[in-house]
Amino acid sequence: MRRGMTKAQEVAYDLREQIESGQLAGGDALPSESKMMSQYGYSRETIRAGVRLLIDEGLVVTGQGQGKYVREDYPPVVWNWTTLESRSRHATAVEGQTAGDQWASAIEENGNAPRQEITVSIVEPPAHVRECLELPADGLAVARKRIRYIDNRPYALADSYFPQELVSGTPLMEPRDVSAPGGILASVGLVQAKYRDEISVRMPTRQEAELLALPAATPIAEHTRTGYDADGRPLRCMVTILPGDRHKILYEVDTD
Amino acid sequence: MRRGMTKAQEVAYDLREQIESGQLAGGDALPSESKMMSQYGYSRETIRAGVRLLIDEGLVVTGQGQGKYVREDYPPVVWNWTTLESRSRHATAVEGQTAGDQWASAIEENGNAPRQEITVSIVEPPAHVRECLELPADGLAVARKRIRYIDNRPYALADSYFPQELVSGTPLMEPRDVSAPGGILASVGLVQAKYRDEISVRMPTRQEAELLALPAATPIAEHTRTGYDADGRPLRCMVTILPGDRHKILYEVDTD
DNA sequence: AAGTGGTCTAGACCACTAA
DNA sequence: TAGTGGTCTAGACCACTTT
Repeated sequence: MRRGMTKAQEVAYDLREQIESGQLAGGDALPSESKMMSQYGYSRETIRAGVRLLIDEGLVVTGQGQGKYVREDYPPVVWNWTTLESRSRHATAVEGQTAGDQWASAIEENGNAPRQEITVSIVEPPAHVRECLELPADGLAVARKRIRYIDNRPYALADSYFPQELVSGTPLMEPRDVSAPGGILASVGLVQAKYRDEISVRMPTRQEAELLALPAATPIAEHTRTGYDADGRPLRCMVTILPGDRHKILYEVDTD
Repeated sequence: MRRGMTKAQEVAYDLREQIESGQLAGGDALPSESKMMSQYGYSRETIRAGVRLLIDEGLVVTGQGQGKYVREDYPPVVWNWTTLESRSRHATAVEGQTAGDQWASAIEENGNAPRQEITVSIVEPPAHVRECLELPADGLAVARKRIRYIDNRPYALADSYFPQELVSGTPLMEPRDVSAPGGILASVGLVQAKYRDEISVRMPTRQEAELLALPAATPIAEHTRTGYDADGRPLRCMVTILPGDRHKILYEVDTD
């Protein structure tokens, strides 16, 4: 046994080496537990503890039915938050079809099939959103909650919140994609002059993991964009949950 | 036993409820394993498996010496990437003391004690950095690797890479803080006209976890900023590893 | 039917820390 | 010294999938 390592750590160390060296490539099956038990002469739970270390590092996923596999991620979707806001201002209108919103059309341009499940409701927003929108303690918000799929795989949760008085009675209250030149806010006569993005990184909640079908040890970025009008009044707050294994966030900025 | 739950999940469910309801607050100790064994009548490994589910969710940390505790995070350091680049242009010079770099002075303004360990070396950069700097396959880079501490707790890893020919023989090659109006690039006569930020989210490598003293289930953001001159030539690539439990990333953008 | 992993038990020994 | 958790074992039973 290696110096200063438990037996489980030794198993993890050996497997990690094989993975990092490419000897075990992404998608390959790990040796079975019984194989490793006889190879090392360790008990089953010890072998399992070793493999669990790699699962917690995100290097190994456990196939539903049987077998454990070296984790293999699809190339991440690049999410350009800089151009997302401005792209629609320059876009030519799409004729003869429902173009969907900015996200959906960006995905379509890439040759993939976007889909969103949208539910609209009037809610007491979560504390963080309430702060962003500068709502009073009893202020209500219109929430548009979406689950975004690409090629029928879940990719992100995107919940938009609007101060109720700004949007009641507008198309924003309908649970459908909203496509409009200038973006969803422009469609109800609001102009966004500034935005503020906040990104934090954490493990998903149980619910988020379930909705997004996340493998073990998949962290998420919580991206909150608050949009303001020219007077600095908050118009919208969008909270997006981006799984780390399928997203890359991009900003492009010209230094003035 | 609850329907559709294993015993371990039941234990996790109960504890999670107590944590989310505030009945168990941040920093509180969980009941001991033996207490829960007699409370539930389950074996020790089963109880431990239940608690492990919460550890993997990032809700529970296992105290160094003994005891398990509800996770309690310090308020995150807000990292404003928009102003970090421009702040130094407007900053008044600090007289009579070594001001450190932009990061250090931002932390000091907040009343905390920054510290960095810097090592400078000439390296073959990692593939991702090579791409960002548009270096040929055998191109070398000057690497400034820093470990950043606040009040003697590690906060981030920040590795900057410069194309070798741009900086050889400049103060950038010395392993010291570089403080200059206009930023570190200006100090060697380079002007950054544009930058491009890439953020991805993942679990830390073993090494990162060790350098940053990360608790279990602490994901990180890998932030890569590439700076370009007015002709679009890459000047610098900075890779920052930001632990999710102590950072929040901020961007503030005026829609043009 | 054979092989996989998932769950669970009842022990054991150890290192550490607090009283 | 008593109590904590960390590691490890040798079983067992189960659900699932592949052949």
